[in-house]
Amino acid sequence: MVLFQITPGSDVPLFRQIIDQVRGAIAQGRLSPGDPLPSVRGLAAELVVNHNTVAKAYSQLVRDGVVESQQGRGYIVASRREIYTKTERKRRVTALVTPLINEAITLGFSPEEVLELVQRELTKVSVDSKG
Amino acid sequence: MVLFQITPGSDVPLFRQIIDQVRGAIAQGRLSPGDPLPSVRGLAAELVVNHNTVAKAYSQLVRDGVVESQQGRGYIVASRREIYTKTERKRRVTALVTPLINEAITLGFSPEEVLELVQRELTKVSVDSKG
Amino acid sequence: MVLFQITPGSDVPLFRQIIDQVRGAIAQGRLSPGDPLPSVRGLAAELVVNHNTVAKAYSQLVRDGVVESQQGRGYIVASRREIYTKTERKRRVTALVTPLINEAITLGFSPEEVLELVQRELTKVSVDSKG
Amino acid sequence: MVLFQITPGSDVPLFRQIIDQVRGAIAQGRLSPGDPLPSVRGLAAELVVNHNTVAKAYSQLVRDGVVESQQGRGYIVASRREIYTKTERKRRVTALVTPLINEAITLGFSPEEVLELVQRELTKVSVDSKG
DNA sequence: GTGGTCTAGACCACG
DNA sequence: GTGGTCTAGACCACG
Repeated sequence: MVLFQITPGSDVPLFRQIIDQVRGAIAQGRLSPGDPLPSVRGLAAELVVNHNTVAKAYSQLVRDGVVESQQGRGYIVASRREIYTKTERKRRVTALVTPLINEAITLGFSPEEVLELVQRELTKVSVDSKG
Repeated sequence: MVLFQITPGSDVPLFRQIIDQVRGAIAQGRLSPGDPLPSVRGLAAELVVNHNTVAKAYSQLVRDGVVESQQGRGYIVASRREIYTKTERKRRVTALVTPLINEAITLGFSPEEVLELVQRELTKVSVDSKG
Repeated sequence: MVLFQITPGSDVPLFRQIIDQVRGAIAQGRLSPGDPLPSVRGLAAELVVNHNTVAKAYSQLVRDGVVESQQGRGYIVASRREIYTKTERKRRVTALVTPLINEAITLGFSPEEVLELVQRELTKVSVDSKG
Repeated sequence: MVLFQITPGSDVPLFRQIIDQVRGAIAQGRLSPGDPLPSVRGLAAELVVNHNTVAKAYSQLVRDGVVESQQGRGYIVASRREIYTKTERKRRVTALVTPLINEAITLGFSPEEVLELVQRELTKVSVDSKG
């Protein structure tokens, strides 16, 4: 099974797609705290992207406390620790929720349909990941 | 009351913030079909941005069928009509849902908490704004 | 062979002429899905217009699903997908048909002649470009 | 029966809509050579537009040989006389046909569908108008 | 080297 | 007074 998949044709930057894939893998429980991430160069080769792009993605994940650098021995999934305050975390999520709702409603979806869409996507999430 | 607010320092482009503000005002029923939008130059002055930036935001909203241009008399909120196929509308919304969930879960929120956050934001939506 | 040609003196805006040229090249099969478009700055230099003008044309084509942006690697012709409802697509075409007919008839053309003119132009369309 | 109808909310300028309506009335035989047009001020009042707007439309129609000014006694539909060469008339119509086809084809219509749409609109045209 | 965003400012069209 | 288009030029993001 392939762990990460990117779409080079998308308008989402490659490094952000990689970040998203790592977050997604953790959210879905395919990666757990302590698990090693693919090496920077290995993943770069596999995805056929520049290794700087992978490095950039990993370093942002480190900055956000999602993964940890094991100096010289690669990266692992961080044990969950909250580096952001509750307020900050809520702010970050709300910053994504609001535009989603505004777009959906003005596209003609009803509130119920929006909720349904979110719910359906949430079923893909592993319950274990929230540990 | 101020209708639109933007954050100049944000990584979200100014014109996109304006688009979101307009969509939000409509979704929340603060603006209804037929209501005039602030004039391009007037809003530009108020937000302290270039008029081209406001013009860009407005013209994208026109292309999405959300507002209408009234030659020489400015812009108004369009009456609701669906111009995109169901597939396209779903594609657009899903593109916003997935990263939201990945971010939220890896920040430590449970699926239930995510749903709650979405639900709370949805209560701000006007009943009139939908279909 | 020159791919795109514009008429600077025309009353049709430059960015709209560029849009039409791209659409024409696709309709006639001179550009196929996956083919790269000229770079924004390159085309701007060739047509002796500002790069913003080309960027505006390209971004509207993206919004119409006709071309795609490939981050850092420029634009390509999109594979065909329909994003607009049948109603919207008809509305757009009809908006162009009516004035054409009124102009043609009052210029002295008979309905048959108008049809002939349209038919002749349609022979330039590539069979591959449809459906 | 109302002779002319305009849509103030459209993005087509009012004076151009009036031109189009007059041309349409002639094309459909509701107005014939020698028939008087509504007075500038009368039509302005009826359409609730500035009389300068109507005057501008009429003067462009005069320039194109479609109507004639009867100094002080208003305007009448001109007897058909060709003020443009065959080449020029073809150039004008083709300038409208090409973008129509390019738009239609890249929106996903087949050449046959385009032809059909044009044909359907042409059925509204009176045969007498081509005299 | 690719595109994306933004500003400052001009000039024009419409009404 | 309203918006539409365009240029010149800057600065940044991505790879």
